Amino acid sequence: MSILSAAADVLRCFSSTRHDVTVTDLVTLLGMPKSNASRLLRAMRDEGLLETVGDSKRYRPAVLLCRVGQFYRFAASLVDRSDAVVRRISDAVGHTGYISVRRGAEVMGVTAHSGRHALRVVTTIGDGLPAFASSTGRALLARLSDDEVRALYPNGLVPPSVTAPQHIDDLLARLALTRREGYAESDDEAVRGVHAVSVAVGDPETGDEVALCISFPAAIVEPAERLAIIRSLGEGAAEIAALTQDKRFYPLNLSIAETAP
Amino acid sequence: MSILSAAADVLRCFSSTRHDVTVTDLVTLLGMPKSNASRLLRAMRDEGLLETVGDSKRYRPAVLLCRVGQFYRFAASLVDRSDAVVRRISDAVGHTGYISVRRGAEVMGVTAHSGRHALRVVTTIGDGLPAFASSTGRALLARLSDDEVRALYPNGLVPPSVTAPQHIDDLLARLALTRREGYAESDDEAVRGVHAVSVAVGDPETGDEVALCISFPAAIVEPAERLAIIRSLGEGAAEIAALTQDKRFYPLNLSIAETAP
DNA sequence: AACTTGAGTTCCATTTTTTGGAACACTTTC
DNA sequence: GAAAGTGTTCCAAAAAATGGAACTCAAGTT
Repeated sequence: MSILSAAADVLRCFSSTRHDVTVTDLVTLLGMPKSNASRLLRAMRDEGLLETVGDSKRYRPAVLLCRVGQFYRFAASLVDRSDAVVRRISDAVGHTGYISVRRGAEVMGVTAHSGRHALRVVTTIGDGLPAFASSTGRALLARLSDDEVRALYPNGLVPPSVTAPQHIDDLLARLALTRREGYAESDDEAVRGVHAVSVAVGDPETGDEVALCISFPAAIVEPAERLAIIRSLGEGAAEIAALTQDKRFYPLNLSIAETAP
Repeated sequence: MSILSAAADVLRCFSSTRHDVTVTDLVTLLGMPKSNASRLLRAMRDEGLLETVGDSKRYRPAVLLCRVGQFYRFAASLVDRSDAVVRRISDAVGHTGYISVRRGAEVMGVTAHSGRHALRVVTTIGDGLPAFASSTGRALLARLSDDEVRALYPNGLVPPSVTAPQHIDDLLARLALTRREGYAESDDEAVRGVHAVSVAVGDPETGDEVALCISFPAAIVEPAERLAIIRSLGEGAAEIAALTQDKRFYPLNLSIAETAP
């Protein structure tokens, strides 16, 4: 096994709750021998992948990674464009907005803009979430065919809450609705009291796909505001879809019932 | 030489003008054999460090790096706090703001907020700049002793423009001024027509130091606005310095001449 | 249709790293 | 000052990386 995979494992140890690691952390988290952990961290520091915090024994990601991470957004210019849209909406409505990408059956936040309200949703960037049980995930899954979705879940679903889809068929029904209406919605699924609406858009040129999401406390948002948010998201995404000539984009199609409050 | 250093070299190939690389790019940029380049890129992709663009032969940084890069900002919470201050000021005045860190004799941007004005400064994040010839760099260098600064430049300066410090003594004089006034300023140094003001702040806990900078076209900013920007930066940084108990912080000390327009 | 060029991949024996157990050092804590 | 916790160094065995050359594949070009 190459040292590269060990290094990648180290990077995966970082999370929203673990901003730096020590030799012992690696031993417990990855089960590697102390000697390897010690040398690996030092090597990664020497190569500029990690840096030590002050002159302690704690290691954290180095500027190089911060820098390269930024380039990801530009390389995937879809991310950058979508981020601009979400940020604009987030600023306008004061609720938290973020964009996510799907990797297999997981979705993870790539950028986030915190809301201004006293009661706001705080997203943890970089931590993976089950795609089927989040609005961002379903917005992205809706771009796949039913067969492709089934193939993603050979062993069925393990729903994290009662409001999440409970079976594959349940999920497929919700994806069908998402395609019809052009947006996905979640309520109380991953986090209690949190409501989220998402739309997805892709770039056929690069094969990238992202979900744009606005997330807010269910309690403080009126039906009219919710609709306005959905509309902003849909319009922003539609512009991007036009730009990238995304053929699989599902445009907003608010049903009569919803548009007349 | 470890494969890790080769991998780090690959990451260093990315820049604001190169968002993805190919096997041949590595051959020319790093002078490595084609076979190695091919295997290295594949290995890095398999480990989740890179991803291919669509299904082409182009490789770009993967989400993992984007994710870990974000954590850098939180690990170095000084960066995050300073970024919030700069963003607030940037939003308020409409000019580009960014925060930078120093690594040896170079400074590089870590986060940036683009201005709103038609004529705005566009910063390239992640590309290194000579510290002595930029306001961010001098704000950071001012935190060192004269001896430490001299040690950074054993072979003297290579000024990139006539407005940059031309000799070590020239630089030290400007650093002395920076310490006295609490901010650094550059005009026409790295980029023609661009003016920048910076203040630096550190966190003794972690040893981190960052520069907060607002950058604008010299032509369109009145003396009063410039002063207001300097004041905002100084105050924002002072709050952070108080929080981190930064002993080396140089508070704002606008001379009489400047405060009375 | 055959030829050339450019880009990327695979093969293989040789060289170089990596591995992990154990001994060693250094700090805290009791 | 012993004990526990944490990180570093050493070593021979095991595994991975190296680079030259042969190979594949796709686009042009004659």
